[in-house]
Amino acid sequence: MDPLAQLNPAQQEAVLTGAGPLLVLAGAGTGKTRVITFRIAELIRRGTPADRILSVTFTNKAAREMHQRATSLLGRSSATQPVICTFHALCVRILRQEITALGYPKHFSIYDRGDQESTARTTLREIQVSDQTLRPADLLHRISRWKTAGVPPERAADYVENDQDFLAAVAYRKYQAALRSSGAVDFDDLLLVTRQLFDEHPQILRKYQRSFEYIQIDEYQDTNAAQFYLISALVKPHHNLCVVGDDDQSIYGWRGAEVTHILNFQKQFPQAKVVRLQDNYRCTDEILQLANRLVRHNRGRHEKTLVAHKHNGRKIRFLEYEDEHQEAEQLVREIQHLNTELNVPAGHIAILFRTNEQPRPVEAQLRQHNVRYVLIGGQSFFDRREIRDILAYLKAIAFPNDEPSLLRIVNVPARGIGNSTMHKLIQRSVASGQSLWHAFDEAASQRAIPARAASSLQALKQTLESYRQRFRRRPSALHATLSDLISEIGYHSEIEKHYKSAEQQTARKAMLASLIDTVKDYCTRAGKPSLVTFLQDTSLVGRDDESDKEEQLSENAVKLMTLHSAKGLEFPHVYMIGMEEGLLPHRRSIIGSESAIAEERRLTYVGVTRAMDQLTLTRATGRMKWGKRRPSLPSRFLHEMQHEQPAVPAADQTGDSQDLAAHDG
DNA sequence: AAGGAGGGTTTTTTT
DNA sequence: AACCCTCCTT
Repeated sequence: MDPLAQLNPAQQEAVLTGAGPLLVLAGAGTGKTRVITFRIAELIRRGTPADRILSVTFTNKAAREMHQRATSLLGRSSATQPVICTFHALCVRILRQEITALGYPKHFSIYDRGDQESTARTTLREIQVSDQTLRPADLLHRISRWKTAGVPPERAADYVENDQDFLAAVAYRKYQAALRSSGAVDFDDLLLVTRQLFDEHPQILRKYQRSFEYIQIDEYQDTNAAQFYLISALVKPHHNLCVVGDDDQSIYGWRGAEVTHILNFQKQFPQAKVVRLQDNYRCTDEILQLANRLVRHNRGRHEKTLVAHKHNGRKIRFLEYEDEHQEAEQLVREIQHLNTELNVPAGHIAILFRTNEQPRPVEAQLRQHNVRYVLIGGQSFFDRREIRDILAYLKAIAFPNDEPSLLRIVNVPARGIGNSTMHKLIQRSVASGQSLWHAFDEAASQRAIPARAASSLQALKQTLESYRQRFRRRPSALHATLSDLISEIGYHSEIEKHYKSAEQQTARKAMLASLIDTVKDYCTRAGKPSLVTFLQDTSLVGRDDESDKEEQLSENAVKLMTLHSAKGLEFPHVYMIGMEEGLLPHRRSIIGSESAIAEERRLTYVGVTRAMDQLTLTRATGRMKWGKRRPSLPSRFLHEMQHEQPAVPAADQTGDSQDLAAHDG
């Protein structure tokens, strides 16, 4: 049987379109992942080598899933694998090969959020800005905006609007210099450095242009300027670019995503073919109507008419409770009922929320009632103190210039190296433009630091150096070396000192054991394991690495996640909790512009359209905030989705698409 | 330098 | 309520 027969005409059209630019406007639940995977298979069937097809997804999870689907569709027939990854992973893939062309060390480290914050803090201290005037997080936010918009440190001063911006512009320069001198890149740099590589080395760009014959991008509405630039460069010779997205689901404006890319695709590629997927197979008619009524309140969007294929669904419910505890209690009671009385598997249920503090009371209830659940994202494995400490050791070993990691571990466990010593060394290192270790050698020979601290630092330096060798010598047994390292630095006693209860201690030690397991897994899986590669992969995949384990484990567990991480998923039963002003829309968006509210509205739209059969929206009339109970009002979106939109002047309806570009995250 | 007490602040969303 | 930072004592 022809597998294409499973698809509707619009889907088939998208799949069968060959060369040239293609825009697929895919509403929620219209099977876009399916279309992309079928397209990959079709291109291969027509003779394109699999590894010449690049598909970019938005999350690692989506990449994994798409990869699975594609390989099951292809069967054993193909010798090579299609390339399916995120933008960031694509850049790392390229930079691992080419970064030395830009004068970076071959083994560059990738700064995660913690490293970024630590560098930001040092930077601010250096230019003597207290972190009350400009908090590290605010600085990083501004830097990220500049970076994604393609503004280099030298030019940031031109984009200054207030005092904080001014300070940030100064700090940006220092921050970038610090990264540069440690041979490190942050997340945004991965894209920018790749862009720089393409700009300055046309022959490298040509190489990658040739290596990818077809490029597909999922969630195109969420691409930022840097990603857009990379893709434009890569497809220049052939324009074999297929983008798939939905402007109504653009929820990353705050991170530099620009809807204009999807809205202007036809301007950029006038010969582009456009296919609309409007048959929704996911939601019931009722749910879809609710979603449509809501999103129609936004201006300047592509009007779409999603057609539901499921009818006579369950009634949508709007529930109200006294506070978040009531909300959680009733929610869990109902889940138990669904579970035990109605035989609904736990895995069919999702609880969605706006902020990461919201699931706390729900988690407590779920645990109390022994309901299996997984919290997706949020505080997890790689955020644990022990894990971060040990990873910092590994990074300090793999990347001798990685300052944030060194600063983190230098006195953990305590070994007599105090703040004043480190301050002195940092100052010296900044003044001389040399690394911290270099500053230490100098200071030690001048006897400028206390003898005890000096000898401890010397010992640490030797330990790190010797493990650097050991890791290098036995790349296939990284886990064994890691285990040695943990005992050598005495981390177990550090845990015993820190946590009093035996329960805590075993739990924390178990963390270490599972980190060793993770490394072991990596060693067996990776073709050519190395500490550097492990660390680079880890910082990319980060917290969602656990999902391998979790995925099997969670087959049948209630899923808790933010609205943002719910994008692209679907569940038979969806609960959206905390439908209140201040939470959804979030208070920060209410202070902001109209476009910020519009993004919150799209976020709500995303949430509503996750539901296949049963949708429940709950709210509390009051909520604890900073230790006090505060009353909260129903979300404006609840009203909007239940009532037809009052007549809107025609001008508003057609609103210039530029409106949407004016996000200000 | 280490550890503990007290005070002030905070979380929007993430690759 | 929880966390982080700073200051204070040892």
